[in-house]
Formats: sequence, C-alpha cells, structure tokens
Amino acid sequence: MANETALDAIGNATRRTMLTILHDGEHTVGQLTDVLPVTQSAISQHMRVLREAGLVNVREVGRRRLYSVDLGGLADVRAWVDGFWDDVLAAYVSHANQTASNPES
Amino acid sequence: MANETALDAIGNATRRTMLTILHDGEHTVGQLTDVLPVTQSAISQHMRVLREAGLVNVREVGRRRLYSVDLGGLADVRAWVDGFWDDVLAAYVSHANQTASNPES
DNA sequence: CCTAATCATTAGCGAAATCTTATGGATAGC
DNA sequence: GCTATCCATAAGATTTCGCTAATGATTAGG
Repeated sequence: MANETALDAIGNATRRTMLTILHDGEHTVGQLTDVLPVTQSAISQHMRVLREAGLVNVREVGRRRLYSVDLGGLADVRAWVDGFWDDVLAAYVSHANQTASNPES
Repeated sequence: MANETALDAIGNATRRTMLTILHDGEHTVGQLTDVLPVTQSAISQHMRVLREAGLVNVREVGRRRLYSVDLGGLADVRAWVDGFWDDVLAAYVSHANQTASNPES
C-alpha cells in the first residue's frame, strides 16, 4: 500500500515548510537555516527524514548540498490520498443507491 | 494555505488505519476497538484529532456514535498535495526551459 | 429503578520525536 | 598549509505524542 513513510514525513510543520521553500527549485541547507527558526543541525536532520521518505533529492556541489523536491515520494502521498478518496466516494455512492432502493435509516 | 491540521492528523499510522476502516461507511468506536490493538480510550482520542482536522463526521444514535469519513478534510490534504505537485512541476519545466536556452550546470 | 453498555475525558507514564550544542570531515580560498 | 565555510552526525536535553487506567456522563433494557 504505497510508501507510508512519506505520509509520516509530511506530518510535521517544519518539514512541510522546508518542502514549500524547495518547491521552486534547489536550495542549500544554509539557505534554509537562514530562513527557518531552527539550527543548521535540525535542518540536516529533517533533510535526512525527507530523503529517506523519497521526498527530496540531493546534489553535491563542492562543500554544499543542493536539495530539491523528489516527485517520487510525493507520488506516494498522492497515491494514498487519491486512492482513499476514490474508495470513499465509491462507498458513498454505493450506500446511496442501496438506501434509495431500500429506504431505512 | 488550506488546513494543515489534516496533514498532521494523517501523519500517524493508527489514525490512517482508522480512516481505512471507515472508508466503506460508518463505524462505531466499539467496532474499531475490537479490530485495533489499542484501548477504547485511545480510539476516542484519535477520533477527536480526526474530528478537529475535519477528517471524520460523527452521528449520534442512542448511546453510540457513528463515525464516517469527511471528504472536507480529505480535500484539504488533496489540495495541499496537488497544489504542491503542480508548483514543483511548473518550476521544473521553467528551469528546464531556462537551462536549455542558457546551458550551464 | 437498576444494571449494563457505550463513549468521552482526565491524569499520568513511557517512548519517541524534535531541538541544541558540540564535534568532525570535506572543500574553498588565500 | 591554514583558516573559514558548509554540512552531517553524535550526544544529550526537552518537549510532544500515544497509550493505559480510571472515572463520569448518557442511554438501553430488563
């Protein structure tokens, strides 16, 4: 049932903010540290979680690491949500039909 | 930017399982307690989180409460993920075009 | 009424998550 | 080489989270 690690990873406000910052392209750890109210260490640790969840990619350039959004992990999240959405809708419609032909609360 | 409470709420495996059980219609707290390896108290507490996140609805019938999936909260999650996805794709394409007309790593 | 059933809520505890500080490794630049 | 920069990692403190146990409120049923 997809990779639920990604769902756990985005279940944190700081990491979501990080992803939002990354949404327009590559950024270094230092750039995120300048913007966010946590230390560089915290950023690196969050990046590891995002990386292991397949939500970000790293590209090493000299002594800095450029992080960017990985659509792979995001696809896992989408798959879960969309699949769930469809199932609920289907059940809802099925129930509506059933109660229409057999009215009772 | 939508309701991020829902994203926090689904960032937990037990709550995701609960939602999965609810996906085909209404269920009582007792029914979930029978299936899941936690106490009734834990179920009720998770339900509160899901309710406050707009992910479930409650319907009181006698002394029991029937919970069902609320598509509203789920729409928030979808909006966040889909919007994010589109932005990333747009930035990716934009960057691709830019580097194509001005080649440099 | 009296009891059982159903669920919410509170209090408290252990575990896990998040953060900071400290340190080390690697690269850049002089 | 030497130093500064950039980042990861380790260690430890603190906060948050998820859970259980206990209790109370409400309703159903004899």
